[in-house]
Amino acid sequence: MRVTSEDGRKPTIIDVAREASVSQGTASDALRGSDRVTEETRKRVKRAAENLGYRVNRVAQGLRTGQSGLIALMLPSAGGVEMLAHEYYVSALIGASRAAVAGDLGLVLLPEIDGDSTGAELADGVIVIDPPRRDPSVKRLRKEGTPVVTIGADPSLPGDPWAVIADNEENCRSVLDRLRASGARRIVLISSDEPWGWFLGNEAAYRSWANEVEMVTTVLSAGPGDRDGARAATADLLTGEDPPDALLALTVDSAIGALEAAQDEGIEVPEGLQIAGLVDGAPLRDGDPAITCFDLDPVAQAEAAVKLLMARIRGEEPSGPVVIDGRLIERESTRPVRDGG
Amino acid sequence: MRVTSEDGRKPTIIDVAREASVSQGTASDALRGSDRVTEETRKRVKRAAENLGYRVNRVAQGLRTGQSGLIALMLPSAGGVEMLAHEYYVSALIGASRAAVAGDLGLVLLPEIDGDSTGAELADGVIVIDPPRRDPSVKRLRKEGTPVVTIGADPSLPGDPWAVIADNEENCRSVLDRLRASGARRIVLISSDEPWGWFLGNEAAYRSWANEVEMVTTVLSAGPGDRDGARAATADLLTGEDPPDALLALTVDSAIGALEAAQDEGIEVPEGLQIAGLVDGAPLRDGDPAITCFDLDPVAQAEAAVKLLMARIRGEEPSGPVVIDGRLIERESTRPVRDGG
DNA sequence: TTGAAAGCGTTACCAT
DNA sequence: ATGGTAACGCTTTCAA
Repeated sequence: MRVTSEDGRKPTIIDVAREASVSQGTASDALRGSDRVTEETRKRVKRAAENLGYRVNRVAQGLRTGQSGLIALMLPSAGGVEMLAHEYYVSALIGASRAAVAGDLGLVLLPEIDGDSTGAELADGVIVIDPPRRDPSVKRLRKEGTPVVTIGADPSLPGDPWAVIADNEENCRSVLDRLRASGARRIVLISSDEPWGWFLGNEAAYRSWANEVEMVTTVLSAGPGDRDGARAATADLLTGEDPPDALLALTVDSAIGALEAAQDEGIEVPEGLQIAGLVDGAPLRDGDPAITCFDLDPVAQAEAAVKLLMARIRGEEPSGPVVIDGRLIERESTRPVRDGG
Repeated sequence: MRVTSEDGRKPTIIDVAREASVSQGTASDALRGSDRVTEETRKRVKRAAENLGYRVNRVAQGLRTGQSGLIALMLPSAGGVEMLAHEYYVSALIGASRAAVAGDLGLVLLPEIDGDSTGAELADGVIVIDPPRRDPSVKRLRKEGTPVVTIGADPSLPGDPWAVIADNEENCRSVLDRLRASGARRIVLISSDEPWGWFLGNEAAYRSWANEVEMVTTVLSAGPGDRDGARAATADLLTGEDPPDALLALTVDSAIGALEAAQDEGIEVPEGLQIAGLVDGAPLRDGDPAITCFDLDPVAQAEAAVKLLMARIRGEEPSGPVVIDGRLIERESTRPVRDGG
């Protein structure tokens, strides 16, 4: 066993041990603050490490402990990482990053869902945002025993306790109730033709709610980022017969497109038409009028997901899915609620 | 040496070797497509690996080869990862992610600039965006021999060839020239009080350009994300004496704030006031009028940075800084240039 | 062409 | 309280 410390190489724990005149194992214990070593030797070892500029090799540490100290965040794969164009995912990324730092974990970004991504294979666990209905890569992660936590329920694993979810039905209803409370009697939903669970679930919630309150339903479709499509579709609707007095938009772009259409037609918002969204985003905040919406709090969702994943990695028992309550953000695109409801 | 394959454990290369009746080393060679092994044994080994569901342990691989297959992206630390609120950084992240995938590398996000981030220590190299003037962590990375590539020059390492840069002076001048070509005779710069190199460099370029063309200079300041501050400052300017006929805004928010101020004062854009920005962003594209700006092409910058970092990790010689040309995006907030210039 | 064995740097166990 | 040493899973050299 070579125990020389050629210069040029990075110092290893062996160098530190020799410098401090202790054994390799003791150096390891001392550096990690084990109570196996005397306070005095601990100090000596730390000083030696400092002198040598020693930093633990986390790869070697990982091999030995079986943990890399990395978690991965997998974004939905509608063409790769470009989903970051949506503020929701950026916020989730921010939340995950913050929580990872707090937990002394590194965060690797898992872009599109491919075969062998270096990130996934190195990570101790993976957070999957908006798991697709039948995605082979998530399935494989699970089969290989990688700890997985999802944000949003995994359609192929109903009732999975390792998930952070929102009560989408409840949230959707709360916004519908809010619109109705300020006078809406004909609410149209602007959804998408993408078969994502998010859209389908909200459409279902809308229909069941409308059924209960005996309201006619109409669902418009526009691509998730297709502002102009939403604008055109809304324009048709507003100029057609039986125009709505309120719009509920499932995406930021459809909300803005709807607002633009109303303004094109000279309809006052909220006086002539109320508009609300089901996710928040900068264009909604900055709009004129600013648009009322439900905020899913993606930062909190991601933070909760990291904590859940850490628990799962530690081998803890699941405590059921974590539900993050969002909140309704009142802005100018909806009329105030009269006291009598 | 234990060579049993208890079920429950993940299969190792030893299990594969035994399954294929070859030695450990041969299995390794076969799996990685070395030409040391017969085509026939290669197939057999691959099949064995397939059967067992074997995946290489990249931590062990990393320990042996000294490479983790990870690169880190360090975002500037104005309060952590929140810089992702700016589209520029999100775009850079997208570009880096794309290039990392293409190079079969994992991308870890290095949030704020702290002591021992798991991400940095595991990575084979680090990309630093907008290196701060005197940041201890970047300095330490360098001292420890971590390959570093910066996007934007590192003020503490002038002339570093391992950098992806934009010709900020030239870009700033091109926009100023453009404004002047369409009639601007008094251009005011909206900068920031943050002491970042980006702001300082552009202020200097503005002053030297104005000196050359004998134009009076005025520099306004507003915080990087302070739209209302920019709006108020611009309003003062527009209602004061000697109001400008053009505005050059260094941030997205200051450009929008300026536009709002103009509209508040009833000044037509671009007829009564031209406005241009020096970075692109959604609010500029979606504005009414949409705002002309210089696009730094952060996606291309990040892609170039990843390639440069890969070269540096491979031990190649530097080939001088990589300059990414952005481009001027003509939109509605500037008047057309008359043919005679 | 293949097998055997020596590390890579660390942690954890068994002695002392 | 500390030292010695065997793994961890892989790649790579040295023999055969």
